[in-house]
Amino acid sequence: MTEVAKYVGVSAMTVSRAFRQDASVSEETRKRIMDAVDALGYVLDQSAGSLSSRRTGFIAALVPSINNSNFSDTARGITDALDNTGLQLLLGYTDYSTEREEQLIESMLRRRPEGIILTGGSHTQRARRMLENAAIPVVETWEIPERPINHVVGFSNSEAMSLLVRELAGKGYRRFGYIGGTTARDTRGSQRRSGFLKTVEELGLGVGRLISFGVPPISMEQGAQAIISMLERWPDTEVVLCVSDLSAFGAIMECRRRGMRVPEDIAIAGFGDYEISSICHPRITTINVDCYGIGKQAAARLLDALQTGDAVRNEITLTSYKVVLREST
Amino acid sequence: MTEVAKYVGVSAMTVSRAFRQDASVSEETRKRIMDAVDALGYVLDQSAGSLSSRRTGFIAALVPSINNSNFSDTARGITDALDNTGLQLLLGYTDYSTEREEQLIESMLRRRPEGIILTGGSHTQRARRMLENAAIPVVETWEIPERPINHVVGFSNSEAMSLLVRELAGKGYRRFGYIGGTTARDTRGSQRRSGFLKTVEELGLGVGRLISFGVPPISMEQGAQAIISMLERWPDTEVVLCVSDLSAFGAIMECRRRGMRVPEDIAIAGFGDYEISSICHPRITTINVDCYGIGKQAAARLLDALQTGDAVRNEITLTSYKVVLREST
DNA sequence: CTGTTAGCGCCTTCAG
DNA sequence: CTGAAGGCGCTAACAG
Repeated sequence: MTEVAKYVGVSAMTVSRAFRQDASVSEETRKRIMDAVDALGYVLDQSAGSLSSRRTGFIAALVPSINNSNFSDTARGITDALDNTGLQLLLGYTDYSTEREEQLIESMLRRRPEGIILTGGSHTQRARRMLENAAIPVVETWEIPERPINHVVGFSNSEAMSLLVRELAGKGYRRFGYIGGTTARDTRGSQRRSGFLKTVEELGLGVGRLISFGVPPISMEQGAQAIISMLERWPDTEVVLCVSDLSAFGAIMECRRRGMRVPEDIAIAGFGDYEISSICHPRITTINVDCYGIGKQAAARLLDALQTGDAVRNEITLTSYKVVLREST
Repeated sequence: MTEVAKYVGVSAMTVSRAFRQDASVSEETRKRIMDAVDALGYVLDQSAGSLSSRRTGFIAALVPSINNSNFSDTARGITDALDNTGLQLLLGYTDYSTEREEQLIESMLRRRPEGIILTGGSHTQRARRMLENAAIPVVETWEIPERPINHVVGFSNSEAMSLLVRELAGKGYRRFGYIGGTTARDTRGSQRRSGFLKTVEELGLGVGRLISFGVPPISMEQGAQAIISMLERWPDTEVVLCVSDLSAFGAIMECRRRGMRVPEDIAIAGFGDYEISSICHPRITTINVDCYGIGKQAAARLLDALQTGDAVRNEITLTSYKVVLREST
């Protein structure tokens, strides 16, 4: 920057000001400076700037998996909301592990983000402590934690699944099955499962039939495997709900490959309303979740908090979800 | 940090050293420092550190779209390769726009990344200049640019598509169609298309039948729309190649919905070997690309360059691809 | 509108 | 193995 300043014959401070839109620099000086910047190929050093201004311009966000389009939609919602705010997203994926989340939180906090967006409400003790110490707004997303850290933007996975069960029971289905991953690591999956079990029981439909198939991230292939187990163990199952559309898709394709008709021989539903579910044949009944909106609103809550100096704490923003009945049930 | 130093009764410098594994600090002192760090909930400020050490610990990577599993696999390859190197990924998505890429490159360079990974070889003039000025290793991926900036990790999209055409011609198909997006923004798509056209002509199969359907990112839905146009315009088409598996999937599902048999009535193939293609029914013929490996190797090239002080320049690393023949053709 | 001074929090370098 | 001095490149705060 000193170089640019010398080149133009002004002080470094004036060059610094020329880069800020709100700063008072005469148009002529700014033009001369910008020409010099161009000629010298100078690029502002933000790490030095943020040390001085105490504003890094970073927002950190952690998602379980970047290969899952639900979460990448949320990430896109965040980046879109951050557009033109001068804030940049520092993205990490936890791989559904709270230990990895803890590590990531630490390495993120070293960059001094101005706010942080997390997925879910399960964190290690140390992660919680670090977040509290950081004294930055925190937004937990995608579920309603029992003990929120700060802001929450999400919905009840359990109630959403419950709603789907009720809708399908209303269509006359009675023998319900559920396909999901091992729940220890995936709290949202576990909430969906408990919503399923509770509602099946409440409706007097007997005991829900459960097939678990390994740790998240859940794949289409695992859905295919799981439906095989389901049919072996409980051949008279009428409808199977899956923890996500991806496993539902795998299950449906496997059924068709075996010559079964969906939904005539077995009905199958998913969760998440991935693009695939509205395209594949048969189209998949699912719960539409506002993934993009979760990201957008989480970022908006963060921006609010940054502007107001975090006056509004512990606000819970509920995002919408709805049952989408399609051909697969 | 001063606070921790006071708390323990050592100098700030010793605290700083305690954080580095290679630094010489007595085990006892380090333990006392780390206990204090824990008690005070202190987290190292890396932005200050990097200003001083001239090492930010950032690697920047730009991908066209984060919602596309091919590219998110590449991103995962990069993060995995960066694991335990102390380097952190700064990820951005260009939305297939070189203008947006230019903006992103600038905002990334302000963070002083130690290296940068790009997708493709098309960049604005100014982007190229900024990259050259930055004097950091650059890796272009996913294709073989005509005029590489520095390192390249990719493959010829044109030759890969050509290979697929030859394989299918070998199976007896003659009337070839192609479904892709408008090519202006997507250079890989455009290379695939030209590989298709060239090869169909070389094999004496007449003129390839082209349907274009809007700007990337290409969706499953667009694939479904495109196959309708294809069948209206050239009803006797025998086999349709698609710019990606996603559009191929949409096309196949649309055909099945219309009661057409795939591949008996029409054969359809994709590109990219997304998970969906090995799961859906019928399974989709495609080109398997080593997406994850592209990311992993790109990061490896960068790490090499950083270690050797960038001795090896302009190295081209070819990544593998292979035709995967499945039920859809 | 522009310049000067000081310092952000850490690490490099040099001493001890 | 530990400490002290100085500075990384920028911007806040104040002055003019």
